[in-house]
Order: sequence, then C-alpha cells, then structure tokens
Amino acid sequence: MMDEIICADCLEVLKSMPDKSVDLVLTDPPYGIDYQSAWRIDRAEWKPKIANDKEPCVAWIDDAARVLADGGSLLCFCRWDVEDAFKKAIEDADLVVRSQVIWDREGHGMGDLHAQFAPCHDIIWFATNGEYAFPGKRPESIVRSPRVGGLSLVHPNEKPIDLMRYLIGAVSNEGDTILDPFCGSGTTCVAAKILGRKYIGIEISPVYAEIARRRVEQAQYEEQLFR
Amino acid sequence: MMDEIICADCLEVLKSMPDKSVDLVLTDPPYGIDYQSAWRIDRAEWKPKIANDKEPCVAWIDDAARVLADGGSLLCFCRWDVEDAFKKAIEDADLVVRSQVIWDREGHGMGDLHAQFAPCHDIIWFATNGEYAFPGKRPESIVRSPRVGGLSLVHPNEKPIDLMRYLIGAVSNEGDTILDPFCGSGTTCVAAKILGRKYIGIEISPVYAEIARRRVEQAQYEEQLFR
DNA sequence: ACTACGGTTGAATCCTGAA
DNA sequence: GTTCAGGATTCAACCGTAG
Repeated sequence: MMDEIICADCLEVLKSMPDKSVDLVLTDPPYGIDYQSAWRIDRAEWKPKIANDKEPCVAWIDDAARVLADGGSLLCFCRWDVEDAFKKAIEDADLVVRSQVIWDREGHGMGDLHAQFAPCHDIIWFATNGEYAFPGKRPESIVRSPRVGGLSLVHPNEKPIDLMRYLIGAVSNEGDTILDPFCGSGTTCVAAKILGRKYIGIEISPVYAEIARRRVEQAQYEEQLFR
Repeated sequence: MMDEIICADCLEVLKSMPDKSVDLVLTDPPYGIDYQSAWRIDRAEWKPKIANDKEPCVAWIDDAARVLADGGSLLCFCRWDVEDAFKKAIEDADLVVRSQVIWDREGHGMGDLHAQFAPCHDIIWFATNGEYAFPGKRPESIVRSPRVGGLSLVHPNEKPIDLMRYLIGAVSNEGDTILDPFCGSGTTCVAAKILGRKYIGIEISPVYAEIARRRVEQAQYEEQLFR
C-alpha cells in the first residue's frame, strides 16, 4: 500500500493501516455543507450555519492521528464556518494544533451578496503529533495561490497544484510518506510524486479514483521527460 | 454621549447606553493571551501589559448587541486561537455571524519558530443584528494592510488607520454612530471622524484615553486644513 | 540616488526556578 | 506535583544611517 490510489471508503482503509506509518496527512475532506441550501430562492434568509446541515466529516481524524508517525503532521482544509468542528476533532485525537493557515484564493466565491464579505479564503489547520520542526525555512500563515478556474477544473473543490507543492515542501522531507484520505482528482498525490515523496491516496468515487490515477501517471511521465 | 472619548470601564458605560443607539461596533478587545509587548531586558523601559488580558474578554458583547440598532453590525478583532470564544459570545448575544474576515498584516511576528507557521494574520468577526446590507460594493474576506511599526506606534496593539478606514467605509454609512468599547489610542474614532461618522470611544486607561482625545482633535484639525 | 549594513522590533513562546 | 512569573531566545522585515 504505497504510491497507490485506493478506491474505497477511507474509514475502512485507515483501519487497516499500521500505526505511525505516515509522515504527513494532507487532505481536503467534505466540509459537510449541503450545497443545495445555498441556492434557495430567499437568499436574504440564508445563513452560513443551517440547522439541518450534514455534520462536518471528522470521523477519519482519529485513525489519521493513529497512523501518523511521531513528529508527523496534519494539514486539513476546511472553511471558517466549520473550522471549530475540525479543530476540536483534531485536538480530541491528541494532535497539537499549531497554526491556522489561511489560503488566500485571490478571487472570491459567491455566498450572501448583501451581508457577507466575499469569501476569498479557506482555512487549513496545521497540527503535529508531538514535537515537530519544519525541514527548512518557517512558512507564513497566509499562503497566496490563485484558485483553479474554469476549464482546467476536474473536481469541483480542486486545489491548485502549486498550493499543494508549497505545503508539502514546507512541512515534509523528501522520501516522506504522504496520505490523502479524500484525494479526489489526486492533486495531493501528483504534488507528492513530483516532490519525491511517497503517497497513499484514498477516494471513494471510482470515477475520481480513475482520474487521479491517470493524473499521477501523467505527472510521472512528464517528470521523466524533463530528466 | 456622542463624539466623545469616555475614560471608564466599558461594562459600566455600556449599561447606561440606550437600546439600538449604535450602528456599528468596531473594536479590538483584549485577546486574553496575557500578552507582554516587545519585552526586552536590555531596555530599562517597557510597555505596560494590557488590562484584563488573562482570558478572552467577551463580557461586553451582550450589551454591545443590545445597543446595536436593527440592521447594525459588529466587527471584532481577535486571534485564531481564541476566535471560538469570541464567536460563541457573539452568537449567544443573538447576533448573526456572517463572515470571518482576515487581516493580512503583511509581516509576521515571532511565535514558535520551529513548529508554527509565522503568524501574519488576525481574525475579524463580522456579525449583524438581523437583516443587513452593505452600503456599497461587497468587500472581500481578506483585507491587506501593513502593520503599524516602530516609532509611530503609540499603543502596543495599534491597528493601522487605513485598515480602520476601509472597514468603516465598507460596512457603515455617513452619519452613522460607531462605538469602540476598547478604543485604546483612538484609531477607530479617528477613522470614524475622518469619514464623517459619529463616534463613541471608551477606554479604561486615563493615559490612553487622553492620547485618543488628542489624536481625534488632531485629525479634526487636519481635516479642516484640507477643506 | 542607490546600496550595504547594523540596529530595532513584533497581539511570542520556551525554559527554568521559585512559590 | 502544579502553577506562575521573569529572563532568554529567535528571525524576518523594516528603518535609519553611512558609504
């Protein structure tokens, strides 16, 4: 189980993984927002927190902490209105939340047009399993990286490859093993591959798992071309 | 009680203020981090600690919500590791938290040099009393503004005047009444004055209250010069 | 005017010893 | 033990001065 995209429920896969076998968990889990509700006609009444929302998806965090090596770290994307649920789950899994990192998307989404600041940032929680030290220069708490746009978008929540490269380079070492339990179109795995890290990607949707596999292959191929 | 810097405990003053008499509360309360500014052993003088900074200062929020007019709004500074305490207090006061605004300081502080992303942002909670609409163009959730530095620094946690002007301009109308229960060196009041808003500043320290009064006077004087 | 350099500082945190 | 306060330490950015 290495340098592989596994098509399965990550909760099942994580259970089968050995303790302390991963150096970095970098993932963008479902935020638990019912997107449908944002499109209600009576927009004036729409609020970020809706009572009948699905729960933020945090069940994987306990096992993610278990498979994390001593001195390993976690980077978990989320959004401001659900960040506390993720932070609490990370702390409950006995990881130390060290930083709130802001991804500056440099371009806003929609949201409530009348009463909400145009959302142009996401939160990334940075947590460590015990003692930790950056491999190189200390990164800053705001990371600027333009959002993936329009035609090149494969997955609705796709993160820019440059952002993933930056984060992986900033917090992990060459040869490290990187796990993404919600790997989607595989951006984390592609960035890991390019930077000489091992990767384990898990994706429940067969369609996206297949796309992710192809994207990693393509990256490998292109990497060889440049040698 | 208008266009005035009141030197007193804001909890006392707030109690004496009438309901729904303020359009915007813009403030930077003690974060509750027991902060010692620029502590240097090699200098005989050092800046005094902030009063009441042992735990997140949220007691004022209930009364701040009461004095807020319908359709009025609140902008409250805090830091990522105490933001949930402030958010909860704001929600408990029956305000609707609409946005998490990020102040990009464009320059980092210290923090844990080995395991923490260099902190270069603060949080600003934006909440409204019921229905709300921006007076003009919808602002973005990240506000960039260079930190006030060095010699021009009057208060240890002084916010840039440009940042305050931007926020006041973005969320309030001319002629509105703006309240800052922790006005410190008076930056909020100066910005309000310049932008043609009424202001009420409250500051517990006589030293800073006097500095704030002078800064507002100075701003008034300079404003007249430009006419 | 521009660069090189040293001094200063920041909404810190760690360590250590005392209470 | 545990908490607490004071002194120590850290680095990148910025500022002023000198070259």
